[in-house]
Amino acid sequence: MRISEAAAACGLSPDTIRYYEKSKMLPKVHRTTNGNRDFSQENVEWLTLLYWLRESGMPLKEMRRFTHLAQAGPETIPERRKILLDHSEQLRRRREKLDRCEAVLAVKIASYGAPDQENQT
Amino acid sequence: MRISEAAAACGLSPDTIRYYEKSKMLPKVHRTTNGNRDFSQENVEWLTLLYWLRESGMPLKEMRRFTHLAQAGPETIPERRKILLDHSEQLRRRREKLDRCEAVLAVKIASYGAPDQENQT
DNA sequence: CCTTGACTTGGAGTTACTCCAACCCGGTAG
DNA sequence: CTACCGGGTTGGAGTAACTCCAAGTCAAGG
Repeated sequence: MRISEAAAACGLSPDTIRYYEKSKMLPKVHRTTNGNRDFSQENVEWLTLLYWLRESGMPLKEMRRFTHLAQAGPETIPERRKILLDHSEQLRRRREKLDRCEAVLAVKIASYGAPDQENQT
Repeated sequence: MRISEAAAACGLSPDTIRYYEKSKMLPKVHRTTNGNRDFSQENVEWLTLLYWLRESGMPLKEMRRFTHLAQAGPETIPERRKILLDHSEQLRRRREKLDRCEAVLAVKIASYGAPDQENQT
């Protein structure tokens, strides 16, 4: 599978995939004779997981740690689970922040008055 | 009011306040005789609004536009309201993304098996 | 008078990309 | 056979939004 296809399949851009490889977050990816990357189905699944971790705001540093654990074998599963659980907690907090922002924004919008009528502050 | 106090009051860091000033997102801030910034209550209120806009993920570019409109006078209120309404819509979308991330993450965590027991993938 | 603590500026460093120039390689069209 | 196209490759520069730091100034306290 070429990089553009892998990109379409996992949700990351080709540039980002190359960047993740440079950043040691991928296992060795096979190359064709002319030097092009050739992604396996397994590779694509890993990229998809990375896509979701990143999408959910995990910093690359943490993703790198997660990657190294995953490469170390199944005995690191408890640690990996912990990372994901902690990360879930982060998401919960981000949601709370989002709620607060929405509330503040609503107040500000209200202070500008009702739609299409000129009034107030 | 000194920069550290203003920072404490609005939620931004002193460095960020200076950066926002450089980036033309503050009106001219008064200086004391020795050159230190001296923030008014009005300044702090504006900084607080900037804090919330930024916190909710508005890019500086957009904040700059909003700032310029605000400085132009009350006739720009409809446009400013539009910016905030559009931004609310962004927040709604971010929330949806957050929901999807949480779901994916939950599936992955579940795939590692129940807490404190070693099993599965 | 010296130190402490808060401020000042300009500039370098950081994160996570994103874009670009310059190049190679395989396949078709003329 | 050569010309060109659409992929791929690398290294490196650019971006956003800070964040940190060095080097300097200034006012107040002991």
